[in-house]
Amino acid sequence: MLRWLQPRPPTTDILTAADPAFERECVALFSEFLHVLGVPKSVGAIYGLLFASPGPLCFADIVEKLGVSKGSVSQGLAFLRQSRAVKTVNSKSVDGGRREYFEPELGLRRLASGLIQEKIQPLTKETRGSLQRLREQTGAAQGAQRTFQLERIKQLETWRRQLGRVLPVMQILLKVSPSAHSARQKAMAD
Amino acid sequence: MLRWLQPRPPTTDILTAADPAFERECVALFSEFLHVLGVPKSVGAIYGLLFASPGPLCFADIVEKLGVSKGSVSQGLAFLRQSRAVKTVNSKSVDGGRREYFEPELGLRRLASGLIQEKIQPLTKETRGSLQRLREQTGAAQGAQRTFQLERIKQLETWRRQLGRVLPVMQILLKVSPSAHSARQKAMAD
DNA sequence: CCGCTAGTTCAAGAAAATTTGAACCAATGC
DNA sequence: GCATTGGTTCAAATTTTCTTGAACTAGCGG
Repeated sequence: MLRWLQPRPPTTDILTAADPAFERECVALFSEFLHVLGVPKSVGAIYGLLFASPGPLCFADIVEKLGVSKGSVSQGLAFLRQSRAVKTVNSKSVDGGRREYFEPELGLRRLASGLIQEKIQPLTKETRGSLQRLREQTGAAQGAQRTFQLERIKQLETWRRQLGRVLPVMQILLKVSPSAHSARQKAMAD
Repeated sequence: MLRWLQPRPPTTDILTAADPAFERECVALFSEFLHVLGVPKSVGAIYGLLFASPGPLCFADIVEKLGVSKGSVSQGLAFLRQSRAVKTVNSKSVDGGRREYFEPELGLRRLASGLIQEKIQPLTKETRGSLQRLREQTGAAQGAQRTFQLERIKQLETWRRQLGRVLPVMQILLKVSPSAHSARQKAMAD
């Protein structure tokens, strides 16, 4: 059935004989970790696999090593790409063909900002609408009730302001740490 | 069947005639918001209901107003209590009896720290084990492979350090702001 | 135009999380 | 003790979310 798992180009060059045990541990670690953050396990598994690999992997590699369906890998990679947790490597540089190769993003700052955007952004949008509706509703109330409702709406706005203040600071704090020696070509242009 | 929804003590005193529209909006807002953070919707609904209420509510009030089962309310309140998102009010002060009354915690700092502890704590525990196992695994590898794996493990440790640095700062930033001149900063658009 | 590889889409099935409700416990009052 | 209220527990039902796989699009030769 899986008629097209092309035996993965023999680039045993950079890809120094993958270590299955190391792969399994990384896959498990990221699956669980990201799952807690609300990301599907298979997505975490893909990231973990890439993290465990000394060289970039292609679509078929991932399908084979994780033993999940093409569909899942496709969707998982789409998510990871969108949230900038993986980078695509120029295909030409790895094999001559046209398939894409993937590498994990290792900068915590970029990872976090990508995930935050995926999760927080839609949330903020949703919230804005709710606040608007709340304000309109309040028009109908009167007296002590109205006072109370306005108070609560004010509270919501305070929270929003506070969150708006915190998120940017987080981004700064997560900037690649001053451990200079490990910061090789892993530049931090963001 | 629901033979025991005691008609809620007639404390129409503080509880200035609840506004169903306001309640609905708040319930919807918090359900959705907390859901994104990985908290069950019914839990968000309970918090939202309390947030919308001018006075504390008891178990039976919540069951009635939300129209969910006793079981859910019990579990939801357990979660909210544990993460310190609701406070229990001295029963005696509301009615003479022995039922508990609940109020929402409004300080963002406490809310956030509670939720973080619920989510991050188990995660850190899990992670520690994985890191340990990874390190052991690595003992078996050699040469370039070993070098690579040690590098990755170092990366994981860096991340852990960075996260450990960020979380406390977040707590501080979320400290309840004096609100005095906060009204000025209304320009938070995004 | 045909055949083949690389990858996406999406309805339907599988798995995981949440909700329910009945059984249960604990405190109070008679 | 026994009945009643306030609340918890947990297995089973339900809902939501994730995964699968077959059908499909697209690039590249020939």
